[in-house]
Amino acid sequence: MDYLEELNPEQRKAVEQIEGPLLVLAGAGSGKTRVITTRITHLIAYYGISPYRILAMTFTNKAASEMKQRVEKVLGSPQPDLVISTFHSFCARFLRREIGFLGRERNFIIFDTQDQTKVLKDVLKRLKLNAKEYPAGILRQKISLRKNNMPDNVFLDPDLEKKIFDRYQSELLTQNALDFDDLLVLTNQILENSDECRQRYSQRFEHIMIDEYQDTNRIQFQLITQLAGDKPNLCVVGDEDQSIYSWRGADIRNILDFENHFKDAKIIKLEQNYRSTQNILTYANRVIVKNKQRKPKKLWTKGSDGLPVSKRRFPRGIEEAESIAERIKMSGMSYRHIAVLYRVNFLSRVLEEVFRRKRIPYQLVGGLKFYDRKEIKDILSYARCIVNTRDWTSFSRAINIPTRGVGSVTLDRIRFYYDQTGDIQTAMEEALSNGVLKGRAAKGVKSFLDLVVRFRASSSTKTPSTWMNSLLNAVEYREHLRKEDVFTIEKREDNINELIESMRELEKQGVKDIAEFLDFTALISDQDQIDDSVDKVSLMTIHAAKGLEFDTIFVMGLEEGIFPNKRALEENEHALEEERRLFYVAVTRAKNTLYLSHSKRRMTYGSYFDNPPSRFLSEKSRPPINPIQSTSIPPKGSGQPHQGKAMLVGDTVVHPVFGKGTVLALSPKGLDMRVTVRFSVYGTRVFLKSKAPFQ
DNA sequence: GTGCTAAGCATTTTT
DNA sequence: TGCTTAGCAC
Repeated sequence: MDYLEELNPEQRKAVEQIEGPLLVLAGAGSGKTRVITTRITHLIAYYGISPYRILAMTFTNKAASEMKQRVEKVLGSPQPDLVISTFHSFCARFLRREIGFLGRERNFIIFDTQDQTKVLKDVLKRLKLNAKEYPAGILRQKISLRKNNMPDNVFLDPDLEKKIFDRYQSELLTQNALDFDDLLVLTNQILENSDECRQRYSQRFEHIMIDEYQDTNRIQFQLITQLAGDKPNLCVVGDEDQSIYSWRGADIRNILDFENHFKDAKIIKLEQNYRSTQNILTYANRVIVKNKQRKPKKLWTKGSDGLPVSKRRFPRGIEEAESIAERIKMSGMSYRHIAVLYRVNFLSRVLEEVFRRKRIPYQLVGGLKFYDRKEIKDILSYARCIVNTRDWTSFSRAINIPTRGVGSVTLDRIRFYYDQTGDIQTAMEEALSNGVLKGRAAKGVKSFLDLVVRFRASSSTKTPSTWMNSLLNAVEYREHLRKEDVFTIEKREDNINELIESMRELEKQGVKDIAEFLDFTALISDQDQIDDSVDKVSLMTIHAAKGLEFDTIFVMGLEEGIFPNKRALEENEHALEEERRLFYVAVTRAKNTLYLSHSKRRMTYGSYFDNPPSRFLSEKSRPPINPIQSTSIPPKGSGQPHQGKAMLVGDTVVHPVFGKGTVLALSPKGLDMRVTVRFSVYGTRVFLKSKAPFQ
């Protein structure tokens, strides 16, 4: 039981409290992952509970597989029966087995946002509604809110809204497709309505653990309740200060009402932080204390004060990005230990431009997903409509790639038969035998039909990767790419090879059929795509950084309108607190060094706009400045330049961005010193001595 | 049915 | 600024 020795008393309590409902309020960096993994280990190793009876839910597949690896490492053996999974993956697997309860077929396809949009546009067209007046994006949101029983403040004629919703839903049913929300909703429905099924699962999972509990929504809560059964051995771990997904239905009441809902619930607070320096924690505490909707909590550490938090202002986004790049280069740290965070995805563009120019290797987390790339989507749409011949959405994409002479008119004709049969294969057959298709179109449809028939037959006899590879050859997809675009061909071919490679990888992990692989491609998250093996700086939104930590964190674009985000603030009166929690999450990702920055002018839609600095930068008292900092040893791995040296008027200093300059004046400012420097190119500038990166 | 050009729209956050 | 879509010529 060596593994218990590594825990502090509170953590240990959480691990040893194995019966009944337990709420662990775990502050940022307080070792909650360790608590969950150790708890699982303890259940198996000490109490001899079968891994088959344990279920743990996490937020990303990456977190799930890391947890599993940790457990396996401590136990010293692989644990194939232990289920650690995301909610969505768990539900997908559940439904692959149990969807028969709803009278539906098991070979359903999971529709992502793009597919949903396509279905909605089709629905609008058939209801003869103008797509401009009813933007698919907003409708998608409304549908999601509806499925989650959430309030909706966008007004639409209720009858019309219901009509659109019903059409959308029946279209998904016809196509045998589920959207992300359906995965949770239908799983919940089955558990609720089938006593037999619910008992089977709640009896199996004697011990349930939920990570990032503050970001679970109402449906997830119901799901947990059903699975936990009458005598819940349920351990949830979360931090209301890090709740950043209320717009997606995350319901803070799940945490706040836990004690009321589960009688005799125990509560354990973890406040000791193992991640960040005291300066960073002090800053974080001062940020979050402004929020009213929270339980009092204060992070502390036994570690050193570390460096003060740096705040900097730049004329434009370019200078901001260049300064970040210079600091990264100067620090001499491994790139993999550094991340740049921002509120909105479009801010990554400046960074990418500058990093590429300065030859700083980076990986963009989020944005366009690997499986969302055009060439990958093309191939997957083939596979999808072959696996599930009711998938019209994928069929209508696949049939004319490469061009087979099938355009919108031909597609409409096939759709006529699809509406009667609900199956693309029979629809094609009937369209052909009834002679409504002629010439090139008929030939094209015939060849596609043959392809579907042939590959349906071989889908069960070949491994997914070999099946996919021969599919690629059969449609001559690589040749098609070569014709389409000479400039991007290399990258696209690489991506296709990577797709096959990722299938082989999953086969090794036990994925044996294509449907399962397709689930994987739909449910992959941004974080899942982070490659830890390469030495690159990570660029991502703060949402994507949830649960991660880095030695050095840059938070950029701290400007009113961007962060806090204008659109978010328009939503409701609680939005500002959520933005502040988001800022808190950003700050607490940093282990050693934290840089905050904003720019006066920001390029948006191709032209410049002026934004005042974010209120988050000024609404708290001064950042902590440690008076004895010049003699304290900087934490390992941080690359902060020397700051304690005496500086005199007339000295020459070198600034990473502005270059060589001469010190014109020095004046005290609080505990710090104001330094005026004249640069040959950039003119005269004023710095705070403790924060200026002079060499 | 395909392919080109110009206009117009986009930026909250994601499984 | 950069991407998608509508409209038009072939």
